[in-house]
Amino acid sequence: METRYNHKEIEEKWLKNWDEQKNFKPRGTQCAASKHFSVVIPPPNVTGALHLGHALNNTIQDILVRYNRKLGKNTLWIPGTDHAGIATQAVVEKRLMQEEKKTRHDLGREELVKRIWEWKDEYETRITNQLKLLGSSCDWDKQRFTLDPICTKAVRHAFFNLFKKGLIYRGKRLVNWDTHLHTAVADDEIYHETVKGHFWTFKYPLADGSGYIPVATTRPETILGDTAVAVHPEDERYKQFIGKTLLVPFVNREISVIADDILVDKEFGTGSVKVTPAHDPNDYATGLRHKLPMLNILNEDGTLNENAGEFKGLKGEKARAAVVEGLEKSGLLLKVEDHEMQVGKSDRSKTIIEPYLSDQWFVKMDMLAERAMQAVESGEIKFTPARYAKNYLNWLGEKRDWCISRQLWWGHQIPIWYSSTRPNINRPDIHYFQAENGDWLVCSLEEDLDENSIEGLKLVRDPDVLDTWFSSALWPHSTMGWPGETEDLKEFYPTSVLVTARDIISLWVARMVVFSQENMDKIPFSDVYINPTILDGNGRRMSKSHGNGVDPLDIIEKYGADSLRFVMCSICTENQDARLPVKKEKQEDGREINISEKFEVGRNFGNKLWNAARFLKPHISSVESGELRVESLEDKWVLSRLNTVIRGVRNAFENYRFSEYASLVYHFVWDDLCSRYLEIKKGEISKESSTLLSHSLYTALDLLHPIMPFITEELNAILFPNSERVILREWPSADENLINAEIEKQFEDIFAIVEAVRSVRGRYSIAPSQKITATIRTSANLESSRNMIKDLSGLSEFDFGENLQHPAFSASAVIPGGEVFVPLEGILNKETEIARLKKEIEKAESFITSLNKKLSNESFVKNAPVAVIDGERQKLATQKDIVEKSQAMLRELEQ
RNA sequence: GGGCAAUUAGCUCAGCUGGUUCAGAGCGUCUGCCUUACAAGCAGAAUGUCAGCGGUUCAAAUCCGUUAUUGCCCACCA
Repeated sequence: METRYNHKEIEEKWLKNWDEQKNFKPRGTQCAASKHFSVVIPPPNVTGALHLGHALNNTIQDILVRYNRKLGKNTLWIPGTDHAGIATQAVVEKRLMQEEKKTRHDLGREELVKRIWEWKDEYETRITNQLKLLGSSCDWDKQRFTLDPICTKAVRHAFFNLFKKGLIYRGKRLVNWDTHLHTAVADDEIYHETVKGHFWTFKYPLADGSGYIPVATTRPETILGDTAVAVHPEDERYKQFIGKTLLVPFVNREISVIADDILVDKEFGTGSVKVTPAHDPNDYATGLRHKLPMLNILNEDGTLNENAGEFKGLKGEKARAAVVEGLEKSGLLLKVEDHEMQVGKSDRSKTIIEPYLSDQWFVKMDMLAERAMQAVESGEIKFTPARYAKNYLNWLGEKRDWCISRQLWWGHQIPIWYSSTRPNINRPDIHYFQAENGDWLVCSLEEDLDENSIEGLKLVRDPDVLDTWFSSALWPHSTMGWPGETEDLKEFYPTSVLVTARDIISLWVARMVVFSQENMDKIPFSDVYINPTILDGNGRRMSKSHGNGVDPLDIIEKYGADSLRFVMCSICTENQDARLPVKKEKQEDGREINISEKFEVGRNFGNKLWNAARFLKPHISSVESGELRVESLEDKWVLSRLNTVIRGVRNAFENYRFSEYASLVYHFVWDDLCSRYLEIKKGEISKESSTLLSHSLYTALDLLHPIMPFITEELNAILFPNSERVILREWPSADENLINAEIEKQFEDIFAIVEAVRSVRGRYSIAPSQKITATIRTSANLESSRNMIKDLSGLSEFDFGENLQHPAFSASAVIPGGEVFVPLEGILNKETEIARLKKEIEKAESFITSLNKKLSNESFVKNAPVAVIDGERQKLATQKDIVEKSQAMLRELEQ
């Protein structure tokens, strides 16, 4: 074995081996545990490669999957990717523009979609590769894509069923329009920016020429789409105008003054509001209340249309400037003020969102949301950390209808065909409705209809596609073959746990519950674990769109997959964020990769384990024989520790406390096993005496496997070649009888002697090679631990006894129930000792003061539990002992 | 504006049911070691008004209120 763990070849070797042995596939229903364990991956978008946030998410899933596989459950993890509608189309269109100076219209729908498929193939391959190198034990034969035939079938069935039930409807609604991508975008695909704008006040002239109403606006170009001006019904200034007619400047359309106490705040601005129902959400609502005309003044690309008269063809700022100029020229402009406002921008195109009236498809959410809320309120679905349930409930509680249509080319095309005449057909797989505008909407379950598919009709397909979350919402059951009645659904549905990020709780988690209840009549998972968000060194969320993503393959290359996984696991605490500063490093071949000191812990730990195994290898004893030689205190101690850790790990898993799991195993291996037990056994190791050491390491490999699958499998193959592979063999269970607090305490007390001597060594810089002696004043019998104490503290010999005189010129240290003296004639420095003793005394005395204060407090003695009071008294005695002994030493030294 | 969190050592973070076994870990720093598993290591050491203020309690890093700063989610006024 090499002195250092070299991850590269070993990772390759085991990826191949596990794959060949089909270890990632379910073991079948005949396996030991009756329960199944299944997970579906939150499908990464094919917009780009994965970053460390995904690595975290998938590490946690893999840890759970490997753990449960070792528990003997029939285990399945389904991998896959998401077509991510608008996001993917946007990146491909962007590249098309950059590289070929072409728009999608230059290519046409078919060609663009072809290009996106090519992009998807490239990134799906990359993502899959990333996941594999991370060690993700997915069943790769079941890999899905939200746009593949299996998922497509599920989408068609889900849509058809909802349509038939009347839960999907079409209507004209005000949507967030991306004028660059020519599509509606969801509320949650918009971010808001504060910009410095203006607040223009102008005259709204009365039609009869008798005067005007002053109206203020931040968006003067929308004047052209005004269909009313609203005032507060109780505003004395404007009461007289209610019902009167105004003329829209420039276009001279007649509109009326309405009274509305919802829209209008008397105190704000001029107290009068222009109403543009087709281009503002509040005005839209007002329009509905007053049955106002909805006048659209925009084209799809955001330019003003023919309704804008002379301004037709202008867009955005230009349109605004022109309108302002026009107002000024005609003497209508009263005032311009600076005004800060929020502007909505599209996540995808970064351009300003225009509220826009168009035909869209919606899912009616009220009933569906209610049921999904129930599942969480009743505890049927449990969030970890629990606080995220609130997130879910708040959002669903709004019960807002879900706009599912997107004016894109990449996605599931809506399975609706329009007909102007009423269909006369009776087929179970075809359903139709009459829309608000009189059209007939024909929905087909599986067959793609063409123009003449149904006799007597001229059919035209809706060009829109579905919101990408529509297919994502089906993911847990679509991946398992719904609507088919598949074996997978029977065995693995519902899934066991969903591991995901908190920012998609509403977008995705909630909708999966909704669709699963609707389609399967079951919840899709009972547990939701929300993993922390990875931030970069500046505290910004790591994401593809921020461009601050770090490729996990960089980290794997530099530190190994196990190190990456170990650190990811350690990061998962109850907290919601984890900062991960990275820096660049140039490689020998000239490439630059991201590295981070954070991962050294994992690498060092792997190396530690590797070297422990390397040391043990010549002395290894077979673990299969089962005979453990448990003789000494340290043997009992290490067994107790081992079983404590096994129990702790189980508990950590049950509560999704991943960092606790990592920390438990880390400290067991490094501190208990390596620094202590192995050091104790080192001197006398043999095949006969190593049974317990072998057993402990063997078990540690099991405990560590979910976090560090590669190195554990490799070490197992080296040390225990006849054993079953770690990935499949049984998870260790704790033997409570071997957990012994008394033994652990005894051991710690003796170890305190070792530490006391070492501390003296440190104080006087005594080289480890220099043997020293000690006198230990204690009532304990140290005979059976003599060798251990000598070896670990570098003593050539020591005396112990209850009433020993301490040697002259000795440094001292207080230990539980006694004192350690190290004679250091010629080395001892009185000043050093005196200073140390004084400090020790000072510390103990301040402690004593606080303990005394507490114990002399009557209410404390009266109210605190007896155990606590006894504990405090015990502490007081210990501290008094320290002071007493230290002062005795001090007196001698000062003589 | 509503909600959720965070603030603990120079850095990144633990600290679950309140009680000096709770003030910790890793990195970094300092001292001494190439001790025949490991220098990616070993041994020792230093470092904190647990953000501020107030409250509850016999007892607060921990519970409550409040202020400040930071992050995220949701909703947004012409």
